[in-house]
Amino acid sequence: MLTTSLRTHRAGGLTRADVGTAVRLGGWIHRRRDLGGIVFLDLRDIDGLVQLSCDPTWTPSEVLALAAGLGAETVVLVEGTVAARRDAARDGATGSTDVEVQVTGLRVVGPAVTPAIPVARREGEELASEELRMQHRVLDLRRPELQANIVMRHRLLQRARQTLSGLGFLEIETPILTKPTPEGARDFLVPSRIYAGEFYALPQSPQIYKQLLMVAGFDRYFQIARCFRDEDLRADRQLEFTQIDLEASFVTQADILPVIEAVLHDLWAEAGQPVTIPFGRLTYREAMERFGIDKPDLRYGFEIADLTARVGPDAAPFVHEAIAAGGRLRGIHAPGAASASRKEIDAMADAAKSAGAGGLLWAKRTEAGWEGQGVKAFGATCLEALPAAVGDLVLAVVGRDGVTSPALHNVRTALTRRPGVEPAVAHAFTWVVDFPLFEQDHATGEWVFTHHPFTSPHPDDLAYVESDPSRCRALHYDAVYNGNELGSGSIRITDPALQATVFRFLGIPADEQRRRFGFLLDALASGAPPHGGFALGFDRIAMLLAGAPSLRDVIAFPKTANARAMFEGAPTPIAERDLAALHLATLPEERS
RNA sequence: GGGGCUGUAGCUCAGUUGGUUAGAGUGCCGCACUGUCACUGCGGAGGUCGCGGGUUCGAGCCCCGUCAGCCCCGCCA
Repeated sequence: MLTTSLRTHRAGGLTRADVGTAVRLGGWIHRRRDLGGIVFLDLRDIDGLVQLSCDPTWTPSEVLALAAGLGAETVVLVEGTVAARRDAARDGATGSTDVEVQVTGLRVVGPAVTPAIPVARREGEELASEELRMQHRVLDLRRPELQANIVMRHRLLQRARQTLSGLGFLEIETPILTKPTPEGARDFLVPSRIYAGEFYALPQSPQIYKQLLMVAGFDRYFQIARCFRDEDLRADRQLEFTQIDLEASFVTQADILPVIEAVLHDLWAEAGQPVTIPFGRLTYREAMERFGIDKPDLRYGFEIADLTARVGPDAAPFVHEAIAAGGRLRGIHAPGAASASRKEIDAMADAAKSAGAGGLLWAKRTEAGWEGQGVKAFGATCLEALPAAVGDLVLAVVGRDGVTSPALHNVRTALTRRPGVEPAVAHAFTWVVDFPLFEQDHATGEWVFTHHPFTSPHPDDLAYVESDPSRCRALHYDAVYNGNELGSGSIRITDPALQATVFRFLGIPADEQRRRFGFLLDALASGAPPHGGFALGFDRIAMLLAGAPSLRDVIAFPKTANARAMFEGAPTPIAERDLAALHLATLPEERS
């Protein structure tokens, strides 16, 4: 009677409106409750759960016997009639709380061994360890939470496509097998079978291709682009990841930002979290000055202030020395934070030191006056000049900006995480603009590009590219949300001479420029429209909107922190003859 | 490349100062139960204490190494 032809309903989608209708359902046994004479089964599919009720009144005895023996995760095909429940479900996990299916027919179409990790959990039951969940990824993906994340990811992707297509952007695919670019991150390399000793690279981003598309005349491009970087992983970083990548011609920064705002607005709306646009803006310099970082979390206050001008002669000698050496005394005034324990403050001091600070100065304003380790260091002149109330805490670091900024960022982050500290708003978007074009490598002192070498210098700073690189701003902009960088973009260099100048400044000689980027330079010389674009880190956005702690929760088959695919088992050694076919068999054994 | 945390039954965990036969909950198997929904009750099976070495009369526990997972630094234009 029951066949394996497509089911005609989804278990979790049944409602009171379906009462009385005959249905055929397919799904997984989520839980079984056996009461002897009758058997209840929760049937699960991607829409949720519905209770199957097997009762001798309507269920043939052989079907009842079969139902009584079913184990979790067995796939069954069910026929029955939708009926109102005698009592509404008390289990909130059940999707259809007020209807059940009275089973008349049942067939096992996918027997299942006892699951290695539980899919159906009892209330309050812990998840299996992540290691096991990664090993048994298919079972883990059956969890309603993960299914919801993957469904949301789909909706976000479709919404992004809809929004950009509606704005006139064309979705164009670019190659996965590309030319290695030794810049930036480490490339994944793919050996060529046909050309011994030659390699393709997987794209770190479609950056150059999308610029070529602009030169080719495609005005407005976007792509949901898979990108690959052979670097160490983090909770928010995978080897391969997805960007919403776009580029447009005859535009300025003022044209690009509203497009990204529209996309982000729609993505947040799709996730049921309406946000207002346009976003505010900070210059890079402001962000570093007020928050110590280029991706500030603007949900909170605790801004950094420059206390240098308040330092009086009674401050400690080391403070004066640090200022005389070109440093500044910068600090955070935290209202009401004098309640912080010594342990908490020590943890903040450790956070500051881990960023390179020599120490953290702190003072609490009490009824009796200023107290704390930093009172002498600040000096009374400085402290009395602060507009602090009783119960406030002042934390400060003295030194060069390169030290005080990251240190105070860490301190600020610790302050925002104190119990009882609530964000002023739920969604704090901001643009950060006017990034520096170059920065100095900490170790070598060499100038390197802050983002990528195709970013246009700010037109007002063109003269400084070679004469005073630290002063040269870029037409580069980041989208920041609650302290997370969602993506970045820039107006690109379209003058091949300027592009060559930038390459030369970065120490890439002319012949190497030709070898590596000749195809780009030639394209720019063949009639290039002014263009610029943006790339949004889609996985991270999906993670944030799903409220997930890790990218692994919004990617169907992610890699572990050690870059392994635990479920399918990759990477894996390959046979000698396969290596030989790729001209790799004679390479030395050792790999570092 | 570096630092930290974790690893005991299918799963989640406890395991005292190094000391008898390594426990609990849940899942699994069996029996009972005609409206459960974290069902309930009774019974049962289930262990390479990640792996290797060492110390010791004796190691789940101490030491060394190693593997795996997670977090962080470096790295990630």
